[in-house]
Amino acid sequence: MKIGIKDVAKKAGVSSATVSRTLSNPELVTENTRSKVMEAVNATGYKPNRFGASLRTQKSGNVVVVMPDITNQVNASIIRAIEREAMDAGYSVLLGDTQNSEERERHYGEMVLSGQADGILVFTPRLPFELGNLTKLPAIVNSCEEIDHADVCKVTIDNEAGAITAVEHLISLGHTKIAAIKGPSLTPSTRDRLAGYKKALQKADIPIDEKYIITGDYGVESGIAAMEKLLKLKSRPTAVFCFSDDMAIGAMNTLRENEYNIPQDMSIIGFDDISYASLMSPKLTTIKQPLEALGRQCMKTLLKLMKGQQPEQKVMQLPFELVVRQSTAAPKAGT
Amino acid sequence: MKIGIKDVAKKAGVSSATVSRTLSNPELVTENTRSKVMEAVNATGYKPNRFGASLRTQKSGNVVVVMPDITNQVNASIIRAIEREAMDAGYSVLLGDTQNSEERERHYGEMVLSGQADGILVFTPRLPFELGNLTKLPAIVNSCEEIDHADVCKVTIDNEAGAITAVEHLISLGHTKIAAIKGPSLTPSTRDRLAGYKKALQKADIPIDEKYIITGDYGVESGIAAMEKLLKLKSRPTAVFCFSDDMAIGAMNTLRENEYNIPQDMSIIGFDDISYASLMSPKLTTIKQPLEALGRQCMKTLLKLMKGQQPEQKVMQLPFELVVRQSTAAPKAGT
DNA sequence: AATTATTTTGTAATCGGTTTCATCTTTTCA
DNA sequence: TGAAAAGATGAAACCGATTACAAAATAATT
Repeated sequence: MKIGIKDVAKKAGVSSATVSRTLSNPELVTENTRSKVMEAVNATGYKPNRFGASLRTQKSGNVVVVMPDITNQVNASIIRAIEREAMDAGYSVLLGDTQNSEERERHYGEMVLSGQADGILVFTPRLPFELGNLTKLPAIVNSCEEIDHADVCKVTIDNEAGAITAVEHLISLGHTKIAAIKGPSLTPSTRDRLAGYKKALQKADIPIDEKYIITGDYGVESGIAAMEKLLKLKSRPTAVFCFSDDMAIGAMNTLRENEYNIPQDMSIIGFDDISYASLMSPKLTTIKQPLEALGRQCMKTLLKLMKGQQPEQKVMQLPFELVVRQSTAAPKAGT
Repeated sequence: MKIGIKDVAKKAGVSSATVSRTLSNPELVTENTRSKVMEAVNATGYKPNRFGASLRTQKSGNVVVVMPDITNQVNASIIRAIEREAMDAGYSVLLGDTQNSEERERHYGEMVLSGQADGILVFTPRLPFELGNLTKLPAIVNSCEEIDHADVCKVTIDNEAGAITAVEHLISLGHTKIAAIKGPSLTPSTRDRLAGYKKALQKADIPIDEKYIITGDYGVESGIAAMEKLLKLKSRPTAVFCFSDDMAIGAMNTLRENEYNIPQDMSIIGFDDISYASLMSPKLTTIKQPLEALGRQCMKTLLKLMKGQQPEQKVMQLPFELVVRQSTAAPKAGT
């Protein structure tokens, strides 16, 4: 039989109010009664029912995380950091793997509207709910894919600058025939990285060749396919900037299958620095995203929002880093 | 201002009971009133408060997933399948990344005791709560690492048979100097795979050399370190069975650093078949775990348990599969 | 010692749904 | 047509905590 606060109160010879106070505001209770209560709590093994409390306090103690694919290393690393921060702050995290389905996004978005969660972390480029009836935004933090809404707090890296850094690295090695394997056109991260790619080329007076720009979906398979397309070109690039490590890994795979040597025949640079990047052969040069820090900062910002405070800045940018490994080198002489 | 069921009832000109019925048991309500209610629901944008309902029904609609590391591809794939099944069944999943901390395990374990979740999926080898005061077990399903408790439902693969298959593959290629990079000694999966390793060797009359058995922790780094140890041996193995793909990837890394050719100089076989296994160079031969199916089946079993039914079998084993790729071959002549 | 201020505790209202039970309608069937 | 059965609806109890408010106990002040 399930024991409730009443049972504990009876056992301790106090009212349920006192039990509640002992558990959530011990300082309001006499040392003496407190110990009586705690004894009863331990004896009965009482665990407060969250719903009773949540109903009264209007706080769920939950946050939702909306991600397109938890299987993705980038997302997994971020959510791990989130979970840790959340637990430390006394929150539980509801996992929303949306598989890019808008319906699923809305499903999880509703949770925060219906009070099932106190805040929401969104890693997709859309708001997961209508703001139609909303008088004010719920506690929401956005990362990875920028949501087009000025009032939403964002934790990101400077994607354009990251791309510029990547391409300039290639240029500094002597490459001029630099292709890009980008993500889906409508994702903000791709938009910004593509802008960076073009800016870096322009700055170096390298003409932009649209045939060198292939669209993928950030996944391995699309990297494989994209590289196959690039290899069919009459004038092949000597270096490729991939907008994700997964696509870079796919691209390298295609290169290996076709007996190209990396980086001698073609340089590859990725983006993200997932853990497998340094385990490839050759080890992948890439732009490192601070995944842990991203996750932590997202949760910290959300925590602040849930306390009713506003963070100092609506948009917070964390530093990225160029990690040079083995997959990039100067182009072969004469290409 | 937050709108509740009363507001909707007023607007629709019915009682709150009718609104509730319309939403959760439409068949109890007249077509006519139903449409009146739905109209009011849509007009107000009413979202039922979960806690009110949960409090009354004693159902949270949540399940907890307790995993040692969500960053791990194996876990990520499984939880993804779980989330999908859960959502389809109307449940939300609470993520518990425990980082091998028993304290964190208990934290999440309590959720199911306190009613914050209706069921729990455990991927660690321990029960995440005391069964002291419990009259009966909560709805719990266990996978990946076997919990030592007869009444807990388990969804697994046959780890021993998997290991036997792996080692016999190596033996069939002509290897006799077969090392093992195993997981932590106290994990049941390692215990079973190690037993399989030994059985396969014994069956082929190959003596077991304890120096050939190195302990890792299933992670990449430990695979790197383990292979370094193996390379220091006077009589080096010609093949290594790694108890996880991650350790295999680490081991291959060490081999490459030391300019060994895989599989010519040494064959490597992994376990799991994570997505990166086929992206390594050479592509990793491995024992494929049906990760998706494992996740789905776990959730299905839990669903049954939460409905108060018992699954046909306490232990359900799913089929594994040997996937031969490029990292295994016959040993070089004369070694 | 009497009065006032402060601290502790208890009573009861409250959060927002669901569900039992009674009542009122409608349908079925003799 | 009338009685019985079935169906739809509403009133109110209920789930289990928190907390405003009142009352009681204790401490402080004069």
